[in-house]
Amino acid sequence: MSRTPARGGARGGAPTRGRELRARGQRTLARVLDAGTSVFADRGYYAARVDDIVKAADVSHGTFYRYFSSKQDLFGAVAEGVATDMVALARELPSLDRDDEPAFRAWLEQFHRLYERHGRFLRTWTEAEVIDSEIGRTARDLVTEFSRHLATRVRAAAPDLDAGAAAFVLVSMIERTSYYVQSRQLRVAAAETLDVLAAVTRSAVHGARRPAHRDSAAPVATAAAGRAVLRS
Amino acid sequence: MSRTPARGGARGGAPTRGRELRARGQRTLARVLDAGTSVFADRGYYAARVDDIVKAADVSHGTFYRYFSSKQDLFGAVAEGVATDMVALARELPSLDRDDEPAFRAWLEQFHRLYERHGRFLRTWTEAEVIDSEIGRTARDLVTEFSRHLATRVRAAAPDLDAGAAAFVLVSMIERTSYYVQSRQLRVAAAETLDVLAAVTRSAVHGARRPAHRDSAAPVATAAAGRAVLRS
Amino acid sequence: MSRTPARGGARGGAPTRGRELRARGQRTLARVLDAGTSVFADRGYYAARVDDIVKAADVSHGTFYRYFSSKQDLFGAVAEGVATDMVALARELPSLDRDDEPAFRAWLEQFHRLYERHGRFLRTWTEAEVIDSEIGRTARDLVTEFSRHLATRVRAAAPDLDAGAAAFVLVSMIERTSYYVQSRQLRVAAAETLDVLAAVTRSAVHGARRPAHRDSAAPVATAAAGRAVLRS
Amino acid sequence: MSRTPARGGARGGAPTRGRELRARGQRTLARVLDAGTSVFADRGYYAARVDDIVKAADVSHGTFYRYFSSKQDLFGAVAEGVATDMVALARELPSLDRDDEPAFRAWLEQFHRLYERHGRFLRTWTEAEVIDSEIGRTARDLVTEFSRHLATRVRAAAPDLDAGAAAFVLVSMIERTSYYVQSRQLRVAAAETLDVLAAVTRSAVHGARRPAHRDSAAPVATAAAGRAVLRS
DNA sequence: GATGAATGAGATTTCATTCAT
DNA sequence: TATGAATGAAATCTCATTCAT
Repeated sequence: MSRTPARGGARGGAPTRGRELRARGQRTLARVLDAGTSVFADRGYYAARVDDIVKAADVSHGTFYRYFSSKQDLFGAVAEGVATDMVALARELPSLDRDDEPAFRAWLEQFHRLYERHGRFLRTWTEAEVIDSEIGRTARDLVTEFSRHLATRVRAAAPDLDAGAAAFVLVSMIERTSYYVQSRQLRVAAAETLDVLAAVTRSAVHGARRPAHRDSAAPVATAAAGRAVLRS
Repeated sequence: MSRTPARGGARGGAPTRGRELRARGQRTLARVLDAGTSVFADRGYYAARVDDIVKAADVSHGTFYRYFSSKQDLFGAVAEGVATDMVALARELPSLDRDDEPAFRAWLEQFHRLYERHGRFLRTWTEAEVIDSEIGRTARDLVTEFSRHLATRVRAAAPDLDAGAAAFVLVSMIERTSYYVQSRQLRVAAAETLDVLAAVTRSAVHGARRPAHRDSAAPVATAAAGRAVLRS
Repeated sequence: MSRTPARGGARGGAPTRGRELRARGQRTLARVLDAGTSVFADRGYYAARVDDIVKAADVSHGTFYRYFSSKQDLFGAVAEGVATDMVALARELPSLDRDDEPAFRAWLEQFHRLYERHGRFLRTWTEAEVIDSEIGRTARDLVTEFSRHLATRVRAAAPDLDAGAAAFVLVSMIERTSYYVQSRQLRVAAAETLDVLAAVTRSAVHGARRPAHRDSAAPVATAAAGRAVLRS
Repeated sequence: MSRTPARGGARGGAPTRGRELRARGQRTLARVLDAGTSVFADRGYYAARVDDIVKAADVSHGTFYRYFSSKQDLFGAVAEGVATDMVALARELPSLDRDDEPAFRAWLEQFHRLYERHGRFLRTWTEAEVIDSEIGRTARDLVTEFSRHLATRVRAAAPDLDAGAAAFVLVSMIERTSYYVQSRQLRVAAAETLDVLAAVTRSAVHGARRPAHRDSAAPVATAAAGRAVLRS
């Protein structure tokens, strides 16, 4: 997420919405936003105390409420920023054609990197759903957005698949794997995991890779190559 | 979920520990546990009020604390039950050999059904991590457990794969997909989703594998069969 | 106001509404209600601190909110009680016939006494209007209620007067005089003030009083003249 | 209302005291005073936010405190202006002689008009008493002032009445009726109400009105009877 | 074994006022 | 002269837990 003061233009909580902020105000707003991002990520929505946030931002309680109308409002602002970043990435999803595999692999890496930044915050998203259905919807929309983009690519690369279901399943896989890696639940090196994700995606989309014109010996070689990425 | 009278668990000073419960007590305990399960699932850990739980169980606050030393204690008890159920399922994971595909497909269905019961509660698990690292560990252990069991099967079915990473990625996929289906984020019918999960798992494990003795025409057919399940 | 525990049956704040209170709860409720009445009377709505009230009632903050959902809720409950008492008195307003003058005088005294009890609270009513229009309406309705009852009596005693306007003006007089007396803004003895109120009311309604033994012609003319200005 | 530049008042350290204000400063001061008048009237003392006032005046918080040392200071300044206006009116109270009835009626109308301007502010006066006894005294003094003036007139017109009590009761009536009319609690037309007020006042002071051509015996007796009840 | 009343620490939020530019 | 940012004490309200019956 670009956390520059001018991130969403006038964005910030209700109290500042519509007002023009001077340089000092912009800096303060950014500090509060940053503090919120990190405190929410560490503790989750409920366990995060406004007190923790203002201490992290080194501002007073009064200042906090000058920029955000409530703790929930701040959460929404942070979430919006995260969502923006994620959606931007979803749009950059490359084609799934065989020839573009390196591009897809690179994209996975970007995804991973983004997850390293936002993963801990994303984890808290479900908590906030309870109190604000709009925030919940945003989260849901994110998954849908990724699935939609991926489905388009699947459809182009393998027209006879159920693109919707396949895309959805693959997004689940990619997202959750990144989540586990980020939260240290997986000890496997990230690079390897990305290889596996790419390989599984490829085999799901292209099935048994066999150049149609190849002779029967080739398949074995191909399969070996395909398996290679899954090797330890 | 095993709702043994002497659940006790590992958490601090469960009031019922050591006591023998008569029939009436058992019924009350069960009511509180059930209420907790459903309230936690609906609202999450923090948003769940002890008041909500006692109302749902139709007992008094005093009674609640006769059976559980704290809200956290109850959460732990519920979580333990869920974990027990999940681990039991993990143990029943069938082989991934081609011939056992129907068995795996059936297992996926069981997984799905279990998720329908516990999915909403599982979602709340991450919240509680913050306050009790033991609960967090239990959650993490669950994933590890599934991965471990799946890795064993992968290793048996495709010895040359990086079984650890592959299993982990597949578990992520299966789990998260079930989660999304359960939380209505996916409109696709469950049966289809299971077919896709089975297909992706198969192609990931077996790749474009070709029995050496097959003639060259077969691969195409195989690939077609593989894709068939992904078709809309 | 009858501040017995059973005052409004289940009345008390929202939290207790509908619940059955045991003896102890009833006593506590009454204590909070009493404390609220006196603290509001002393300080007004805004300057009254919940802290003042709980100290006066010798209960904890938690207990306060067990019986009333908010400070405003308590205010409403007190106001309701006061309104009930006042309306009851309005209903007992005697006839304004000459022969019932002593009864009216006695009623004024009752009014005065009621004002001694509730006057200081009534003063605070306007403050609360700002935040709760319903409370404001209740206050307004009180004046209307008194006017309505008095108008009925005026109409019976002097059919050709504009009963509505006359009643309204007289209620204003009686109410505000009592208010000032209660708030020590008047040093005049209460008894005297009541005499004056009774006299002004009488002359307003009956015009010039003429001893019975007078000739019959004059009185009629006099009364007619007196009433003329009050006609609608 | 007298809005002198050097209003200062009696309250603590008015920032403008001693300073000479230029044209611009005068305009700003006037804007703040006007804003305060209307915001206090709308919301009352406590519910009025300094923020509301500065927004209404279109000045900054800093500017507000350049002219008034506190919210209370501004309230005092507004109150002072209102009091000045009211006292001026009290001084113009005409005689209550029969022949001056039209003058009295006209005065009532002026009173009414003044109330239309200040009534909503006067309502808030009682709130502020709590925090500043001086403000409370000013309010009380106003009533006293009116009573004093009216008592003088009563004494002149009907020497044998208890002028003090009578005047007080009549002031209560006039004031409160205007208040209710102003606050729309009375649906009666203003003109009619003024007629009734004049009539009640007249009959209270003069008792039965008797055409001048009547014989001299009766009036005295009648008046005596009427006045009897008003005697101290 | 069970109940409902009571507790109080602690959380969020408000808002008059001051400060720096 | 004016501005808008910042302050922080204090207010209201919450809710897991304990107590008395």
